[in-house]
Amino acid sequence: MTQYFGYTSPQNVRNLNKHAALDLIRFTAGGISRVELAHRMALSRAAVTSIVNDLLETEIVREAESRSVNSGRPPIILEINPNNDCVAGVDMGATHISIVVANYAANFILEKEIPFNIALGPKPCLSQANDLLLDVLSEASISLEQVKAIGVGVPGPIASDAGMVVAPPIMPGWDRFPIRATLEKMWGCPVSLNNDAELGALGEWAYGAGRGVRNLAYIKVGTGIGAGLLLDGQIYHGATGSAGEIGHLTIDENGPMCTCGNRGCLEALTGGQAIASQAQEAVHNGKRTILSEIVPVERISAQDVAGAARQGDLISQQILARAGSHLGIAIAGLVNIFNPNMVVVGGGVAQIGDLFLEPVRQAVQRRSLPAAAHAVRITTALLGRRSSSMGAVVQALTIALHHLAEGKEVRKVPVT
Amino acid sequence: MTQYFGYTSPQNVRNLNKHAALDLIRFTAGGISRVELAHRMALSRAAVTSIVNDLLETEIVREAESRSVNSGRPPIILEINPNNDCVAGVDMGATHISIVVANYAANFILEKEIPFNIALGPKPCLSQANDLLLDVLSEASISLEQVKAIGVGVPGPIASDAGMVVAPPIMPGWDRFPIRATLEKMWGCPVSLNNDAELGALGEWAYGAGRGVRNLAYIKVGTGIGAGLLLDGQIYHGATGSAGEIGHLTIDENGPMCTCGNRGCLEALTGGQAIASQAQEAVHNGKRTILSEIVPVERISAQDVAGAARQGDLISQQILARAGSHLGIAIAGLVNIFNPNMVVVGGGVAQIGDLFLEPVRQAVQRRSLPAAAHAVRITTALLGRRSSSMGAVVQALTIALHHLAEGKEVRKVPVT
DNA sequence: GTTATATTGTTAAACAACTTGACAAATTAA
DNA sequence: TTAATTTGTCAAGTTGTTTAACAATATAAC
Repeated sequence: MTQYFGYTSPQNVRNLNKHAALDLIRFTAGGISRVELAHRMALSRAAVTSIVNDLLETEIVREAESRSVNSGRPPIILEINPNNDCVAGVDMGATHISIVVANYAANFILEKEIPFNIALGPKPCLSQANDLLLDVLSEASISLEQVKAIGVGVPGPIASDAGMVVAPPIMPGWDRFPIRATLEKMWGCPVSLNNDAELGALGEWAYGAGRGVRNLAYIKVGTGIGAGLLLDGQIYHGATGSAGEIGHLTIDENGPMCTCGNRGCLEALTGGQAIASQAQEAVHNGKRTILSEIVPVERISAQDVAGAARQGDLISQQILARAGSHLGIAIAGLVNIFNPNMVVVGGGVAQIGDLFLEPVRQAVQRRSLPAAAHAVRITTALLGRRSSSMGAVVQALTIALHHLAEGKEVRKVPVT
Repeated sequence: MTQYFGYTSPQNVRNLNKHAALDLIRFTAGGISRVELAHRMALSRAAVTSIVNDLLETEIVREAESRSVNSGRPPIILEINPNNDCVAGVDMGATHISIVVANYAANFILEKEIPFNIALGPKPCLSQANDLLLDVLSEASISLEQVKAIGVGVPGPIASDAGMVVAPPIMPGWDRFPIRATLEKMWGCPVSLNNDAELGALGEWAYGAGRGVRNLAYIKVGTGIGAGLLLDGQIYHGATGSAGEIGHLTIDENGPMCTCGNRGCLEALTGGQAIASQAQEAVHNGKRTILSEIVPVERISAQDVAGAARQGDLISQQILARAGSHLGIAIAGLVNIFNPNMVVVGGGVAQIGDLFLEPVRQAVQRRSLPAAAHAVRITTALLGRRSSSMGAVVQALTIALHHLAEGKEVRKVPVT
């Protein structure tokens, strides 16, 4: 409400307004007219006309066909002009890397995902990322020069200004490695480095389950568990970029040991590894489950448990329900602290759907303040595995479009 | 970083900049010069001169004596002009109400605190608040007309726009009662209604332990336990005003029953009531403690435990250490989720100091992500019992000063 | 079909608030 | 004294808005 220390220099006013108009055009489903822009931006129609003319002249925006209304002159719908250039979103996970290429209108061009091991350290990983990008581009017959900006997500806390991860729990060898600088040199275009869960939140907010939601939390359940927070429509990083690290919340003081040295962390109860271990133990104890068909027992993975649960395997369903209930306790804490409008659960395990989500919802209903519990909707990610990479696309587009809008060249370095 | 949908209308630019300048003058300890303002606001010196001239003309700001520097013309220090008008901050707690009256420079004029029972409901409570205010004012020889704005804090989630509490856990009878409207009619001046923990955060940020800290959490430990969050220098309310409600975080699934129906909530382990009960039980079990001098046993309060601990009573120290350790688990969760620069612990129990704070720090060090734990400082409130009421003063001053800066009359209704 | 009505989008003049660059003011150091 | 340095002011120029009138384009009514 009261914002201390906000200020504006009039030089920037036009750029700020251009960005605002551009973002409203980008993120309003079905486009938006000048009058609606004027309304949403609290500016006069004349001012919007002038701003839009700038955007039309530089061909960032184009006019679509008019939409007919009840009476009066039909509004001209504005939309992003998808020219031949494009951007890319890279999501580096613990075990997979995926790349999405999209045009300026955020229309999906091509996607590719391959196995990956982030523990190999920055040099081999970044070189693998480069190979995959070149691979995708060649398949889509796009040259690297046409890619004007690239968003990158990694599973660690980011020092945004520095473009590196600092003290990451699960990225051995990456601490303070200059990721952004390396990639910008490699690809010759601006790179935005972000936390993968934050990108997931952004992706779901822009094109997924949480379109336009003010306060959104995205929970990424995979090998690790992390949350991305969108507060008042902005990514919230925290003091050192490690906001939303819910994986090591204490859920049960007397629970199983966690890799971090404490007992009963969320990750030790609900993480992919924990689910797999619980299943292996169940088989070992001779419980009746179709998982016992998998040999050796050590190969049973969280995916297998999810698959078995979907086929009606009771033991698997029980394991997932308990995991969901533990996750629910953590989310209940998040809801009490952060009071979001929506929690989007993404990542591998979340694909299972209500079987996993229902215990989460129950725990939140029970353990959160009624007002907060009532206000929050809990859903699965609409973009599925693509939440984070689409978030990376959003960031890349933000760079590319806003540079264009300010009349700057986007690409800094020509690729040799 | 990327702020979507931000926009500026040039009409407001001047007012925005006036507010920004005013806030920098208000909250910079020791005042600030025009050049420094220009630097912090990213404006030219000429623009700042013009803005400051406006503020000088309306007598909101005045020039203090120059500060001598190494070489060059010494800067003229600007400060808020404390004229004869004033504002008030009201903190309604569960068991006490306190009122602070301050001039425009936020200089303390008078304070008063009396017992209070918020459970009596809005009408008697607000009338009692009125009595106390008139009492304080008459003692300071100030007329109600001289009070230009009043900030009010209550221990419940606030719907800011509506000026009421919604579904409060500990304010029976207050749900959706039009608090702000009632008070504005009663006092004839603008009233700002806020959550008490949020005000505590604001107070400590403005004049206390957390001056200028970007991401600050204030923990109020009293009858209930609540947190106020200041993110990027702004109060964070959440979707329904119930952000920071950490009192019912689950700390121990198998812990003691809580009034909310769940087990092992923070409040059931660390709240004033919980501390008192544990002490009573210790005495009942015949433990050696000076608390046993208090009869009947049921009269032992958290304050007594704190007093005994300070006098070296071992049992009391143990009880408080355990409470601190449980609070530490909750704060560790908060630190993992919000990654603040500072956590300020306030409220009655916190006055004990390190005896209580050290276990908190230890728990946070153990249970938070190293990067986050390293970034956060944990301290007691510098303003002591006055954190919230000074936060209320900040809000009142924001209203009064900003109205003045915009050339509006502050008082809306003349008092009959 | 024409006319009335409603709404969107554009244009030109007026206005507000900034920047730039030159200059005045006030101090310390040489 | 003079030079150097920094703060603060002034006038001209620039930018980006608002206002208010007007043009454009549809539906609905007659």
